[in-house]
Amino acid sequence: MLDPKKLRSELHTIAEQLQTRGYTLDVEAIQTLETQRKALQVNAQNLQAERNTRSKGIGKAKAQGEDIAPLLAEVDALKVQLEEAEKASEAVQATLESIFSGIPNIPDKSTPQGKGEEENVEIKRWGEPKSYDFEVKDHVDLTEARGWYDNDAAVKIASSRFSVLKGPLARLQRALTQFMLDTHLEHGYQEVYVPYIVNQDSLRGTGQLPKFEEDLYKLAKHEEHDTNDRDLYLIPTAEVPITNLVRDDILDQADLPLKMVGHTPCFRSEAGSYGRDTRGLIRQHQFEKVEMVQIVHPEKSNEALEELTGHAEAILQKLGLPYRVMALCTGDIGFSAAKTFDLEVWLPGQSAYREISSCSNFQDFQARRLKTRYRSGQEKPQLVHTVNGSGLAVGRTLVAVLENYQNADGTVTIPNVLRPYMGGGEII
RNA sequence: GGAGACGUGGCCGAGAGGCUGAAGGCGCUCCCCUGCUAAGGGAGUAUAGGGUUUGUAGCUCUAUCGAGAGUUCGAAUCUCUCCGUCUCCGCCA
Repeated sequence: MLDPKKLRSELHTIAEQLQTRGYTLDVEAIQTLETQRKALQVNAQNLQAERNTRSKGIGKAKAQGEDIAPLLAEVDALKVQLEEAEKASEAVQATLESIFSGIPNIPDKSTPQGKGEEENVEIKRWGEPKSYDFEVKDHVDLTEARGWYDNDAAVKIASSRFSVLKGPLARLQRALTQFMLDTHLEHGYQEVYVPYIVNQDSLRGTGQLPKFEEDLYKLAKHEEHDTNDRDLYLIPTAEVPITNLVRDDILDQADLPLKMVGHTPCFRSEAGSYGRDTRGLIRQHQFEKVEMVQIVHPEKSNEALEELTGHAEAILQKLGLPYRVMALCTGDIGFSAAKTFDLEVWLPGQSAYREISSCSNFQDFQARRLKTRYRSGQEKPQLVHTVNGSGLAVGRTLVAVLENYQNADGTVTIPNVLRPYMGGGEII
């Protein structure tokens, strides 16, 4: 969420900035509501103040044994008035709140301008896509014939867009996960294990709610449970539980930056992507991901983003996978992000670079919702900045390793760094 | 799952309808005192929102005692719902 104070005082500037990402802010509607809010809120607070002083008066009068009946009668009328005023004030504030929470983050100055995906800027390329003297297969062809990838089984036990991995393939995925986590420990992250199911407050904190509920898997409630029971959701990314570790916290400035890494499955309904990437492991309802999160001082967030992106790149480099770094343009960055780098890995099976990591600086957009602040000494608490990124999407990395390291005979060479995790095996 | 107890500021802990944004203690900050150390004395020490304002300064109002709703002129205090913690029993990786 954006700063409401800033929204009020710099409404037109913000509207312009948001326009760069293709979001049109209804300036007039907000101004009208703001005027109302101000009047109603002041009115309600004045009545509250009145009520408070009078009630205290009654208390004193009573303590001195005076007759309080006339005082009570006086306050009686006030009560109705106050209730109406509070209701009106709360209603406008709720309306504004719901508008505000639907407004995306303002792009960072360094985010390139552009309308959509096509205008993202390639800022770096690492590694050369290998040329093969045989016809390359994609990851499905490489693994299905050997009985390691079983889409039919996944459909049978769940539905489409799930997968069953077996044997060396399953192990390779685990090896990748371990390798990534171990590497990020060397990068100075603290490993965390977190719930895969989260409540609404957590999803609001990181910005998935209220706007993107359809992307999430929501858990059905038990009928016998009360309707007030909290709604729970499967996590779409470890970003949610990990970042929410610091929700409502006031951190000591000396403890910043906080660097955490965790591995979780991720669950996405993939609503609205019915025809896309239906083959293989690229787009699944359930996939493994290693996620890095940094909680940083506001002046250091862009620096932290560079560093964290570098940590994600390190994985690709150690695996020897060719990739490029894209700076997403204003029209393509996510709702909560101010700046995003995507890492795209080369997939020989598709002859294309495909997203394998997304690293973003959210500045104080998430922190405001999370109420995550830091304090130095006796100073007032300030909002932190949050930065996170995949390091990496394990399923897609698995695809990349299979396709880039395939041999003419259909076997796959294991990258050096993974061999310790594969019992020393060099080839599968 | 059953029975009971409980949830107050950074921490401990009082408070049981009004004078309580909250006693007291610990911790922390600043000042004083003091050969050093230890001890002692004094002051301060929640967060958020609004109004005023060029201002994150000052002044002022409001809200917050796990969360929400209710009763009341007035709620930390009474009622209800939820969340959580602890103890005993049951079950379980």
